[in-house]
Amino acid sequence: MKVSNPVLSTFITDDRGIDLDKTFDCGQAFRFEKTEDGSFEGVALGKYLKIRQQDKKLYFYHTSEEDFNTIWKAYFDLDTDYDEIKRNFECDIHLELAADFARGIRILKQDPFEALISFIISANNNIPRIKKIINLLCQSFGKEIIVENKSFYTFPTANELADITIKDLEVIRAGFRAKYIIDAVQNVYSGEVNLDALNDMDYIAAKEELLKIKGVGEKVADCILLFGVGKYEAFPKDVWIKRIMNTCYGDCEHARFGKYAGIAQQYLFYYARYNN
DNA sequence: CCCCAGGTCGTCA
DNA sequence: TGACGACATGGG
Repeated sequence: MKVSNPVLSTFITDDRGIDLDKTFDCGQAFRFEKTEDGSFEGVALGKYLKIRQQDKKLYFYHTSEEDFNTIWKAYFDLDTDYDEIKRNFECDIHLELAADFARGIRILKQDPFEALISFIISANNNIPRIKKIINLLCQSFGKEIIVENKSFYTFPTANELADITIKDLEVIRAGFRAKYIIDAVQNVYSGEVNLDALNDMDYIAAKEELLKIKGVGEKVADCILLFGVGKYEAFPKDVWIKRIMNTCYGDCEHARFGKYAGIAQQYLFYYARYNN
């Protein structure tokens, strides 16, 4: 199945302080790859995008101003003032250090279903293999987009995955996570879990909803809420964060980070991974 | 053949 | 509740 190549034009805008390298390299998204010329390309929200950062500007290739306004501006969270948020973190010495180090990272607002499946796959797994499995999933069940003679694939929707079986999933080599993917697809497809409704629910209720799905625990639910729903208060506690919280704060109390705890988490995570 | 990887599940006290 | 092993797979 193929979809046509989108309008070929370049859109340029102010970078608003984003750091593209850090944003794509901090483990929140798995489907953009850096190319030889230093740009990133990939597929998100059903659309192909090539993007490059230079001289405080963002260059969007193979897209249109309309797509920028309706899709990419929100995806890259460009209307949020991260320096303003960062000021909330100055009271904490560890966090202030991490925030400076990780400055420019933005929380991508990804497709909720893609986040759901991706972070189910992330459980007890390493990032290179997470990417490999997700790519296989997209190649096997997504729609092909051809750009400059290269093939890219959309992330399959719950609808497109509705009929797959454990057997069908063997090709993606997801291991014990395959059954969780099936359960997630069924829950979303049947409407038992309504991902689109999460945005309007409060954090607690939204999390409870996600925890209905097998393979979704505390940490994965928080990743989905942070990266797929835009709930900044979600605070995923992975092994890196637990390590930091234990050494710097005594226990896992993160309430002190407030309603932007998730952004603090991302700074700490990036900082921890690169200084260890 | 060992250990580990952005955890979660099922089980047993 | 809280601890603990199992879990698929691939890389080091």
